[in-house]
Amino acid sequence: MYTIGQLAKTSALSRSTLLYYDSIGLFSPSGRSSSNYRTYTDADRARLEQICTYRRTGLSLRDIGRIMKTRGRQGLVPLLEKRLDELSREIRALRSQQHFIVKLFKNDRAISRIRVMDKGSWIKLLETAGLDEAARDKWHAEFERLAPEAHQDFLEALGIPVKEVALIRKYSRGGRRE
Amino acid sequence: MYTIGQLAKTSALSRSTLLYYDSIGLFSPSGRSSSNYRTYTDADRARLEQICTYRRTGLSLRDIGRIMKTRGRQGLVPLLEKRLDELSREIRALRSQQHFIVKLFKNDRAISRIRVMDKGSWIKLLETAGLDEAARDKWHAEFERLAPEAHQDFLEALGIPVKEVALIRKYSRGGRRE
DNA sequence: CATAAACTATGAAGTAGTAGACAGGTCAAG
DNA sequence: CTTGACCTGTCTACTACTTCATAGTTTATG
Repeated sequence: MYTIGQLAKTSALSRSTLLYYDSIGLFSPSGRSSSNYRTYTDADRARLEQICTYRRTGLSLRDIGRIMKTRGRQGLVPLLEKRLDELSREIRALRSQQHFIVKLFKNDRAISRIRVMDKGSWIKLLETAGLDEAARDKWHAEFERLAPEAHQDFLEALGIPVKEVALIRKYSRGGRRE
Repeated sequence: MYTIGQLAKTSALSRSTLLYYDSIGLFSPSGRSSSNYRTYTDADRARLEQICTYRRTGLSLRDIGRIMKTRGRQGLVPLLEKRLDELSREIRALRSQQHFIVKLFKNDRAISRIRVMDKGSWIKLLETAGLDEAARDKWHAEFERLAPEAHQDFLEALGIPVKEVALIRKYSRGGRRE
């Protein structure tokens, strides 16, 4: 049996958060003491750990609540797949902010060190390591075959415009260069 | 002279957003019509475009407000540098969610295709392209020299634990492989 | 056994940025 | 002059919490 403070300390969540989870019906204590204090059992703890696991995926509390209510975790997989898509979009958005800031800096004053890789720096890197253009083409082709989505993400992460990304990928799949 | 609806349509911001910007004092119309409607001028439009530019960097509205109030954009550069740091942290957090989901999937059922690259897939890719271990070492060393922060980000993006990242980078800087 | 420290409860309000509800104003057509 | 379409202003809700205020309870100390 734990009070809310004890549970907070051992679960790396704040007391406020536990109160909030109770208030929205996501995670309520299984009982109350004579003085109306919330009392949590070990079974509650296990439930909370499940919730924390799902939280590490970035699922919304609402979705987590839905999963916890159904037994057998039915519907979990599609939710996680949706979350993966969301994550790609979110990361892409942040990447584009990075590149935009770097561009602003460039117009202003030469930025001393490279914080964010772009296409030019990347190619230079591969060349230094000994990959010529033919080898790079092969690398793209293999990337595209192995993990098309990750290939797309990677190219966009270099700040390459969407249209050019499409061209590169098409070529990687065996199309003719433009 | 524009009304709020006209400005919204031509600025790719919603009416709600313009109303909110007015309510927090970030972007207010320069006048009101006889019927108390907000009236915006072309000068207002220019101001709004500035705001949109800063928004594309992900700066908070509060920070944007501060920048707009000072002329000469004094203090902009440190704010953007802070934002770059924030962006790295945010992207790192999202990527750790990605890797966590992929790990969950792996325990559950074999995921058919690779959406998120990990260390193993990456090495395989470089090998296929013709980079042996020595060449990869050289590649790391060059990456570290050219853009240490980006190198760190990249390694973490592959889901490599922070400690191992530190080791790789140390070795890249000329340390001995233990 | 009294007192203080440290806990607990509830409720309200704040955060960022947007979406939507609602009541009322404006304008053209009939 | 009225109808309807479209506009406007203000206010509320949302996420996932945190912070604060106020009041009651338990625990440790002297």
